[in-house]
Amino acid sequence: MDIDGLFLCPICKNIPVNERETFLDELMFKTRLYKKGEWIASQGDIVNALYILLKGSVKAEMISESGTVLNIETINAPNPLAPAFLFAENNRFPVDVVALEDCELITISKSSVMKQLASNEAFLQGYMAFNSDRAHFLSERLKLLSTKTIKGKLAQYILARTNNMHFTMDMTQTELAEYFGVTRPSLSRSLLEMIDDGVISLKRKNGEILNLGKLKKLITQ
Amino acid sequence: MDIDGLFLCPICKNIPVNERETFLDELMFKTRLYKKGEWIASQGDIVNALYILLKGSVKAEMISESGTVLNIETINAPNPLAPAFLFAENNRFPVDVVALEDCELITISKSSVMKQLASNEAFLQGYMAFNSDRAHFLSERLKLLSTKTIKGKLAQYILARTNNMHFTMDMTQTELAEYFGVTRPSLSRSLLEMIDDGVISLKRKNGEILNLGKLKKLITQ
DNA sequence: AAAAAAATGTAACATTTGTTACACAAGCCA
DNA sequence: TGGCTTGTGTAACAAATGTTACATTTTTTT
Repeated sequence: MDIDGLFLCPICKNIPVNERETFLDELMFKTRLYKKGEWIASQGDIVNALYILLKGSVKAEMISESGTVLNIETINAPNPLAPAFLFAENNRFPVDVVALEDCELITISKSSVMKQLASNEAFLQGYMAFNSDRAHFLSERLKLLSTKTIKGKLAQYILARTNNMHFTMDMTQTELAEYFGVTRPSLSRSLLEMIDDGVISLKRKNGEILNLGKLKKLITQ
Repeated sequence: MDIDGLFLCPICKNIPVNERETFLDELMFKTRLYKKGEWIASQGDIVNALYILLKGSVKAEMISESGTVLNIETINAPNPLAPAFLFAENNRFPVDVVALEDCELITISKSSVMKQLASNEAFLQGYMAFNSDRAHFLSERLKLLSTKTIKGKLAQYILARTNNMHFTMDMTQTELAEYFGVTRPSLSRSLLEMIDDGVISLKRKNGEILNLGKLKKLITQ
């Protein structure tokens, strides 16, 4: 088990090298392995420790009985899982967490986390920044989902990936449809209409914005 | 200006009474008044201080040029505004903040917040818990918005307010429509269809669940 | 290179939601 | 009480998206 990987995690990476041994000595933690496909946590599970993924990748999703899956995000090692929920009034996982490949996980008890937050400034700063970025991510996701039309979502997605009127699609249409929470044929139709309307052009994964004004208008409907 | 109101704010309320004078002495802060309707912050503004609302109430919303408003939430005093974004990599307000009535606001510099987090355990605990609850709120909101049908959203809304098969509508249909990000006539139609289908009954604000199975099915479509 | 798998394009039709406009009811205020 | 404002019900029609099924292209595997 490669504990040193812990210091590659965003929360811990700014802890000075000379403090790391002391940090580890004082830490109350356990490690565990998960096989690909295994469920690490279920929606509703109580969070009573800080979970940090040392190796592998997991998928956070909300799944419905009818089979509709909303893929919230994929988390790769080394990263913490839901660190914000450790301190919440209602401290339960908001999503299901499933191992996408074989994983190594470290769990640190809440009291141990509290102690380190108070005594180690780099850890505190790292923890706060991570939670902040997480809230930011959720807020962006909210913005995307609250954009009602598929073309609006596409416009936001494209603009967030544009440099100098050029953008690259970093997901397949199938993945994108799941990310947006819409069906794949509907996404395909909307995308092609945007190309037909001369708003963008697209060759494989590489696109150009042809009419920025029209594209921006799509966001606000 | 009623600085003592600060200790009613969730972040600060657990600071022991005997520590409060010292806490205030060490704090770098400013206060300011806002008139009803005045904009306190705009989407994109840089957050370089902790904002705590001492008096009044504000509205956080995303607004589009076409006039569609998605009401994210209403914040009443005494509460902090977007405390998570103070430490974010991209430390900008994700929403517009508008005063709903005359407001009193206190701003505490980031460095001062850092110092107190490290030295005052009650403040640290309060700050973490607040951010956690906030992330939880966002997650719940995400869940609601990712539910595609209006009936599904209504089902979630109702189930979250149900005790012993009875629930109370705590918003008007007009408010609820804005909260869901749908139009008012569509919401009305969906609600009436649920009543016609014998899923729920509703007299004024008071409702009964008549068919729990059907109601739950609406969430997963 | 051939075969298999995954991704994408497409079409007809169903369903849901939005749009607009108006009537009526309920609550509030003078 | 009467008038005003706000909230709700309703309807006809438009627009967007979902559903289903299949063809075609692209990518991956063998």
